[in-house]
Amino acid sequence: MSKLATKDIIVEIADQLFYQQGYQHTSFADISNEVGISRGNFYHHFKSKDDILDAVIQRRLANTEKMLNDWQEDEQTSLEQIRCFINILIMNRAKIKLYGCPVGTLTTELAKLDHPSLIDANKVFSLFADWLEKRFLDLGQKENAKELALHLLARSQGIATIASAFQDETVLYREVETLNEWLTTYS
Amino acid sequence: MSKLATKDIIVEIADQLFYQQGYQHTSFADISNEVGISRGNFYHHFKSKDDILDAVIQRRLANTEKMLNDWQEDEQTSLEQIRCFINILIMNRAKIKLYGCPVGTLTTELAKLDHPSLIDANKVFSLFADWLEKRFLDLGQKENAKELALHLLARSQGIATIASAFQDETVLYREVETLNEWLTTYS
DNA sequence: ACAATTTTAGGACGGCCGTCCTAGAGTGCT
DNA sequence: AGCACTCTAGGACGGCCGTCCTAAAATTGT
Repeated sequence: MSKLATKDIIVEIADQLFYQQGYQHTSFADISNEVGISRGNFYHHFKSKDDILDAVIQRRLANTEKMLNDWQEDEQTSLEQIRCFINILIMNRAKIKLYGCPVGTLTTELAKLDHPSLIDANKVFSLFADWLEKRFLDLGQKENAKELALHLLARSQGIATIASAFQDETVLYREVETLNEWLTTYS
Repeated sequence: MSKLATKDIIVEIADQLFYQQGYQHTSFADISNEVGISRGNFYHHFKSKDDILDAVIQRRLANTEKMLNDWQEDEQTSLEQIRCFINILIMNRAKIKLYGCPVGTLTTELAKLDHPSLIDANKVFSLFADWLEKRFLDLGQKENAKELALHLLARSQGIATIASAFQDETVLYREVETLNEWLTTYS
C-alpha cells in the first residue's frame, strides 16, 4: 500500500517544486528533503531525474483531463464551460503571480534545454486546445474553432507571463475581464 | 581598445546564450568556448556570473531604448509605430519559435529563481510598456492608455509562448494578424 | 628601451549535482 | 518462525559548476 503512496508523494512534491523552482533548479536533495526520504532511496522508485519529470507530466495530464471532464459535467452550456477555463487565472492568481503558468513555464524551460520531454509537456496544452475547440464548435464556430481555442490559450499565457513578471494581480483581473468580454462575442 | 571590446564580446555572447539556453543552463565554459578566451580570464572582466547577467540586462535595456527611438524617428504616425512593435514577432519568428521571447523567458526564469536581478530584467518590459502607453495616448486613449499598453504586451507574450511551445510559425502569423485587426479599432 | 599596468591562460579549490552501491530494516507469505 | 522480497538509509563515485590564484604575455606610458 505505502509502496504506491511513497511514489505518488514523490511525484506530487516534484510537481510542486518543478513549478515553483523550475526543473533544472530543483535537485534531488530538494525533493528528498521535502518528501522526508533519503536521497539514495530515490532510485528504487525512479531510474533518473528525467524519469521523475515524465511521471510529473503524466500526473499533470491526468489531472488536467479530470478537471476538463468535471467542468463538462458541472456546467450546462459550452460558454460556461469555457469560462471555467478563463477562471483558472483568477483561482490560481496567487501562484501565477509568483511562478507563472505551470504549463507555459515548463514548456518554455524544456524548449531552451532542447529536452526530449517537451513533446509530452506540450500534450497538456493540446488537451486544453482540443477541449476548447470542441466548445467553440458547439457555439457554432465551425470555421475557426481551432483558431479560437489557440487564441484563448495564447491570451491566457500572456496574462500569466505579465502577471508573474510584474508580480501583480490587478493586471490579471483586468485582462480576465477583457477576455470574458471577448468571449461574449461568440455566445 | 581591445579592453572594452573583449568585455563587450563577452556580454554579447552571454546575451545570446542566456536567450537560447537559459541563464542557469549556460555555464562559464559555454561562454568562454564561444568567445574564445580561457575560463579563468573571466574574473578579470566580471566579478561573478550574476555580474554578467546584470551587464546583459543593461545591454538589452540600451538596445531596446535605441530600437524604440529609431521607430519613433522612422515612422510618422503613432499607429505605425505601434505596428513596429507588433512586427517584432514576425521579424524574429525563427528565434521565437525556438526560444520564445527573450524578455518574457528571462523574467520567467528569474522569477522562479527568486533572483534579485528580476527587478532590472522587468525594466525592459517597462520600457516597452511606457513607450506603448505614450503612443496610445497620442491616439486619443487618455483613459486607458496604460491598460492598452499592458494588454498589447500580454498578447505578444502569449503569442511567443504558444509559438515556442508548439514550435510553430503559423499560429504566430495568424495571431499577429488578429492583433493588427484589434489595433485598427483604436486608429 | 624599460618599468608599470593590463590582460591572458591554465590549473586548483571546494561544493553540489545526478547516479550508483551496499547493508540493513521492514513486510508479507508459507 | 523462517524465508523471500521490498523498501530504506547513507555514503561513495565521477563530473561539472562557479570561483580563485598565480605566473606569463601583451600593452601602455615615459
